[in-house]
Formats: sequence, structure tokens, C-alpha cells
Amino acid sequence: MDKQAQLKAFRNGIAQFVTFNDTEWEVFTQYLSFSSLSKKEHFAVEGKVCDYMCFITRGAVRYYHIKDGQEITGYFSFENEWMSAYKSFLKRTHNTNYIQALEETALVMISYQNLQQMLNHPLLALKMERFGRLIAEYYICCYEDRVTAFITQTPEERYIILEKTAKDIFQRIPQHFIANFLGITPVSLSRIRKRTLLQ
Amino acid sequence: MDKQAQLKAFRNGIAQFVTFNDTEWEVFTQYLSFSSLSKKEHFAVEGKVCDYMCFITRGAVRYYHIKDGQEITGYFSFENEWMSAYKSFLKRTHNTNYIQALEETALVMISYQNLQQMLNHPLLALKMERFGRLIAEYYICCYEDRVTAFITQTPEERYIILEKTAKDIFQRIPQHFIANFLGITPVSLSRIRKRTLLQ
DNA sequence: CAAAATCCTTATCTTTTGTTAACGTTTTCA
DNA sequence: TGAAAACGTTAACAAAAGATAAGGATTTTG
Repeated sequence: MDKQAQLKAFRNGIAQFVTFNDTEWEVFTQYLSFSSLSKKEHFAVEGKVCDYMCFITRGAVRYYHIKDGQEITGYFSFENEWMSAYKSFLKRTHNTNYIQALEETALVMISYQNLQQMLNHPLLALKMERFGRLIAEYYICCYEDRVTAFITQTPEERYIILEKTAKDIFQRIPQHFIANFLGITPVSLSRIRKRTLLQ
Repeated sequence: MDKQAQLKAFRNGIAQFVTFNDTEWEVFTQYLSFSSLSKKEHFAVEGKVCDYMCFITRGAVRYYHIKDGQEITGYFSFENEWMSAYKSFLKRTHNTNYIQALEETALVMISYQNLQQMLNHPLLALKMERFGRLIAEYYICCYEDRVTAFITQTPEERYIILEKTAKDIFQRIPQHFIANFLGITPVSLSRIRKRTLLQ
């Protein structure tokens, strides 16, 4: 995919939050950069400060923590979604988790520095504040649902809903990562799948 | 507490995100309103659209869902914290949970309508966008930690950490609500407490 | 292509949690 | 103040999940 196609996908993606006229877009795109990750390459590692927020134009990544030497996958992002170690990016603190490409992945990136410059750019400031607000609000809603699921649902219920609403991720993501995402062990997910098949 | 004292606490609270000069503050405060909740009174109920975001100047509330006829408490907010059914407030959708006062509670409120007016007010727009962005980012970080806790920690570990970092809530909140918050049943929390005492 | 690594399932055993009910204490409120 | 409601603990049993290991299939990779 060439840069023009990536930019098009990106403009489409950001339009969910804010739209630019052609003049603004011209300026805005000067602050963007491009990158790619090969499979298993890390975008973020524990202990560093995350300097970019990204839009994924192709591929998939997983977010994971290491606890007692074990990797625990907490989330995934796919093409046409955003990716960042937000807490580290926003607060400029050391990252506490890892982000790793699960497939060959292509990115459009905004650096923290460039974001600050845009927030001070007279032509872009208001829209960038709004973009920052709306994307943060978007994620709040996602998180709210996710916490609610942990509070109100059993692992089995969470699995059944995931299987209904995002069947495709089982074709795309190793099952033991999905188990972590559901808050259980891979062995337990295997049992749940067997159980729910029989019913 | 009179309105002046509440406003002072509020100004202090919002200063975490954005500061107003006296002229701006003058205008800003015209968009605020005040309210209070008696113990057990609801601020938000399932099925309605939440029209306010609030700053709690006194008291405490709990957020809960009803599942299979049972109340499940997912979160608490206390004085000098913000409170809203954010997802409903932001998206203008029907609320899926309840917010109820646990104590006599006093609030400073911003209605959705007034917030929109401020976002269009030349003197306030940029700061309100920024406020919206920063408070949303603040909550993202909280949620990120909360999800990570569910993914990486056992209920017992979550209890021990809560006991260390927020011991006072055990003096203030009924234990069976805290159990829900930790993702377990009241009976299970009682067992965990016994277990961890003996060790 | 062949060895190594990864992955899912299954089995066994242990630990933890859920469910229900009972009991005593404390709190609420008419 | 006195009855009712709310609350925390405990017990007993059932259900679910964690830990560990083994086995077979698939995928990766030198």
C-alpha cells in the first residue's frame, strides 16, 4: 500500500472524530510520519516512553504485560483502528506494557512533539483539541464496556459474546492470546469452548 | 456548605485540568448549577439519558448495574471527584446503569446543553475542548489500570492492593459493594479477608 | 525438507469461587 | 424504642478455574 492509499484510509479513520478542509489537511499531513512493523516486532516495550500515537492501515497488534515472567495479552488492535500506549504517551511516563505486531503492520504516526505543535498551531489547535477529546471519549466508552463485562459477566458469557460479535478474531489471533483477553487461562478457554459446543 | 465554598472546591478540582482567569471564571460559572442527593437517592437510572456531568463537593456515590435482578456495583466516586454516566452523557444514549448516593451528597453540575454552549462560546471554547480532552484522558488512564488489574491479577491480589492503597473505603462503603467492585461475590471477599489475615 | 517451535486439547489434581442458607450483630427508621 | 432491614461471617456443597504435564497437529524457519 502506497502512502497515498494510507493517507486516504487515515483521513477516513480520523473523520470519525473530526473533518479537515483541504487547506487544513495540507498542513496537518506535514506532521504525520509513516512506519511499518514486521511480524513479532515491538512498537512499544516496558520501561520506555511511548512517543507516537498511530493509525493502523494494515495488520494487527497485541498489547501485553509481563507478570511473573509470563506474557498476558490484554488487548488487540487491527487495521483502521488506533494504537498507542496511551497512558505513557499522554502522561510521558514509563510504559508498563508491550505492543507487538501479530502480522506485517503498516502505520500512520503522530509524534508527541508534533501533536504539541499542532495544538499550538492557530489553524489546527481547536480541531486537534477536539480530536484529542473525541478519541479519548471514544476509548472511555470502550473501556466502560470492558470493565462492565468483567464485573457483570462470567468468563463463559464473555466468550460467548465475543464469539458472536467478533467471530473473525478467532481466525486471526492465536487462541491463548484471546484467553488472556477474556481474563482466563488458555486451558480454561479450551474447556469453555468444548462446554459451549456440547450445549 | 454554601455555594461559595462549593465553587471554591470546584475551581480547585477543575484546576487539575485547566485554569481560568477571573473574567473567564465569571462567564464559566454562569453555566453551572447546584444540586444535592439524599442518601439512597438516584442521580442516574437505567434507560434514561444522563444530562449532567458533576463534581462532587461532598458525599459518595456508587455506580451499579442490574443483572438477573441483582445489583452489581462497579465503581464509586467521592468528594472532589467527578461523576457522570459518561457514555450516556457523551453519546446521548440510554443509560445502562444506575448511580446512587451512598451518603448525603452535594454536587456542582454542568448540563449537556450548557457544555455545548460553552464549546461554542468564543471565550471558553478552546479551554472547554481542552477540559473535555484532559478529563477524558484522565479517565482513560484510570480505566487502563482497572482493566489491567482484571487481566493480570487474582481477586485476592486486587483486594490486597485495594486494602493498601485505599484502606479508608472499607470504613465508608459496605463490604458487599466492594466485593462487586473487585469482581467477586461478598461471600468470596469475606473468605479472602480471613485468608489474608491468617497469613 | 526436516528439526524446532508453536499451538490446542485433554487429563489429573488442587485451589478458588459461586450458591444457598443460617446466624448473630448492627443499623435504620417509622 | 422496637421491629425490620441490612450486613458480615461461616458452613456445606457444587461448579469453575488454575497448574502442570503429556500428546498430537500445525506452523515456522534455518
